[in-house]
Amino acid sequence: MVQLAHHYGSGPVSLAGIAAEEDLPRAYLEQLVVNLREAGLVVSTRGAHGGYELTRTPALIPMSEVLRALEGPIAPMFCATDDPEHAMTCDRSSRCTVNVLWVRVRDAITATLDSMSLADLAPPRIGTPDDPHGALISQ
Amino acid sequence: MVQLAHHYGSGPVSLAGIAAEEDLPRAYLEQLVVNLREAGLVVSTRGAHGGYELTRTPALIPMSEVLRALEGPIAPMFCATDDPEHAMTCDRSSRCTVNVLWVRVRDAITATLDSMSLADLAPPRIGTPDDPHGALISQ
DNA sequence: CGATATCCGACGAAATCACTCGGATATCGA
DNA sequence: TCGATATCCGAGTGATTTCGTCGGATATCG
Repeated sequence: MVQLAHHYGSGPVSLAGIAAEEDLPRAYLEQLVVNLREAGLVVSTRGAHGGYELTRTPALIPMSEVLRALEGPIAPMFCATDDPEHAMTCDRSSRCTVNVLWVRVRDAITATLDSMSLADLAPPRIGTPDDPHGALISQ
Repeated sequence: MVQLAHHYGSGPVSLAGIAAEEDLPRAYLEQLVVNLREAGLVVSTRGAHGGYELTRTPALIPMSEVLRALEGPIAPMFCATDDPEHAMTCDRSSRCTVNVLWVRVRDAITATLDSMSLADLAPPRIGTPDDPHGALISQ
């Protein structure tokens, strides 16, 4: 995502290119990007000179959204999940007093994740003054 | 630890008792308590009528300490660990811009964990007015 | 002495993580 | 039209971690 942010506005970037830049296996990135696409963070164009690009400018992509796409709902414990759809209450919930702790931890995590955007992690590269979004500053 | 907090001040509690109250295997608790003892949160007395008890009143036991004892250093990522001893810097650290995010997440977690004590999770049981620590309120 | 405990080390099943592999499908440039 | 370049898709794998189990040694109390 940091790589995609760097190339934002310059057309699609292939996974092969990102794999080379980040020294990660291309086949693995392929798997990850499925989730990003389904989350609407990324669009793909198939065929030669295809690849992926962000659907929004990096400053408008909170890291909470990226993490949820890649790692699932934010939940330090299964009984304190972010996602109301998959909310779980364990069989211990009646006597359990620890849940409040996990909820507070979760809220602290989501708050910091909400407070940072992809732009915060993708500093404008020096030597590329043609980047139209390098000057964007989030929050 | 919540169970030990409940019984704080009334002598040692056996793992068999806690296992019954929490519906957890005793042999498993045995394994966990080793770490608590090594962290100095708990002392043991061997033999009949032995067991474990907290070394401090629950209000003076921050949950950060409990979690560190049970789960190791607080680190949402291996490159953002709590423990200066085991600080790791990955081979990607030169180009990696994501580390700051994990550090902020970690700090948010430790802050909330520091702000809660064991007493916050072990509400005084009603019907036990002889509990000398029921009135203690942390933070 | 025997019941009740903690101590200790090793072992095991299941889930998750970080991948790999093989191939089908779409698109572009020549 | 053809071939190179990409994404798409489903299945499988090896290492590690998590949540336990098991067997037995040691200490203490009544």
